[in-house]
Amino acid sequence: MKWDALEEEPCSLARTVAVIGDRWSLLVLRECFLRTRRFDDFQASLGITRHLLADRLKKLVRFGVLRKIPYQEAPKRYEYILTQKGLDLYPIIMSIVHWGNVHMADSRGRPMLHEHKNCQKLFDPVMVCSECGEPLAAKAVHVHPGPGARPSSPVHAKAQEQAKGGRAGRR
Amino acid sequence: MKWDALEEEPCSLARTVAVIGDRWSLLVLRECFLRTRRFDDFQASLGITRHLLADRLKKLVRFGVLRKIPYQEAPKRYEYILTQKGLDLYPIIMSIVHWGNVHMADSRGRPMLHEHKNCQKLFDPVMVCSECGEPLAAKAVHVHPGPGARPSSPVHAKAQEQAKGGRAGRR
DNA sequence: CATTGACAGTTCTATAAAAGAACTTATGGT
DNA sequence: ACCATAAGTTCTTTTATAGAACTGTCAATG
Repeated sequence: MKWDALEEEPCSLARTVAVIGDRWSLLVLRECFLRTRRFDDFQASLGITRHLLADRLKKLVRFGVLRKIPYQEAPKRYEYILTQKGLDLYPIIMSIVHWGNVHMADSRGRPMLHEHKNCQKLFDPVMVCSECGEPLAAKAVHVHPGPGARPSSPVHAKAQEQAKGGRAGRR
Repeated sequence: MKWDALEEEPCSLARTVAVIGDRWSLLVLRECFLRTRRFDDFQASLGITRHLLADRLKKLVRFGVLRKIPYQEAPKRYEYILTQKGLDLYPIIMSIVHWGNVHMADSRGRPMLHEHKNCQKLFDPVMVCSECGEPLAAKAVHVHPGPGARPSSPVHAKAQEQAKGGRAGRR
């Protein structure tokens, strides 16, 4: 499967993975949220090759997650800053960090702590239901096809056509 | 940077990316949350090559996100099911799906809708502060080094050593 | 009893992506 | 003139992925 094919999938997860689902994009975005804005600063703090960094920044700009803002003429230089679309990735970043805190921390404890300016306490992110405010668990959620669904498969209809038999009604 | 190096980083995001930060792992996990459990079912619904699927499942088992449960002897066959560690990835999955719903949906609308069994309403996931319950925004969060932090760099100390100058106090 | 099919992989080869290092371009300072 | 800064680009080598075919084990079928 090509990256481009992922964008076309009738699945919001696949489409988002097309944007952030590679080794580096999420790390680049973490740096963005830590106020890194310039090419060499990304490069130095991530250790990413310059080639790939250029490529990833271009991709994130193309998807409207980052914007290039000129900060000097002659020679023209840009800073990469998060758009609103990019800022909206914050829950993804935070939930990833939180999972790592809980399940991947070593004996020394968490690498970082987060303080909520509103209440001035150290906190963890919690995912709740927009309607009733209760914390969400996988088992309490029921999935329905929406208007953008594809009849047969949520992901890879071509693969299901090819799969002999097709096991209808599996979900 | 090798995948193994990512696991060792003093950063919860990098460590989590070592587990789920590739093209396929998140899609495999989506299938897990949609109750897919068997090799050929993953293969058919994702269109992933069998080679890579075997590799990704092995990796997810190694990290304790999935468990192999035998469902028949002779020939020995296993189902892949989520462990608690795997179930805890749900907020990540949901926040990714939600971002895709908001920012990557085409004109036809969302591919999927989510119903909360507790309140029986269609909902969106919202990330809130564990302490005060308010929705979280990037700008309202302050980051502190935690006990597991590395003095100089949160990510790639080697890269910063190499970066002549080192730009102390950048964050 | 030979055949077909299900299932869970493994083994190939060809192509694409990433790592690693050096090079380019434009400019400003010493 | 020489060095530094910044933001890339251009190489070569190594690694990962795509795509297809193959293997092994059993169960059901003709």
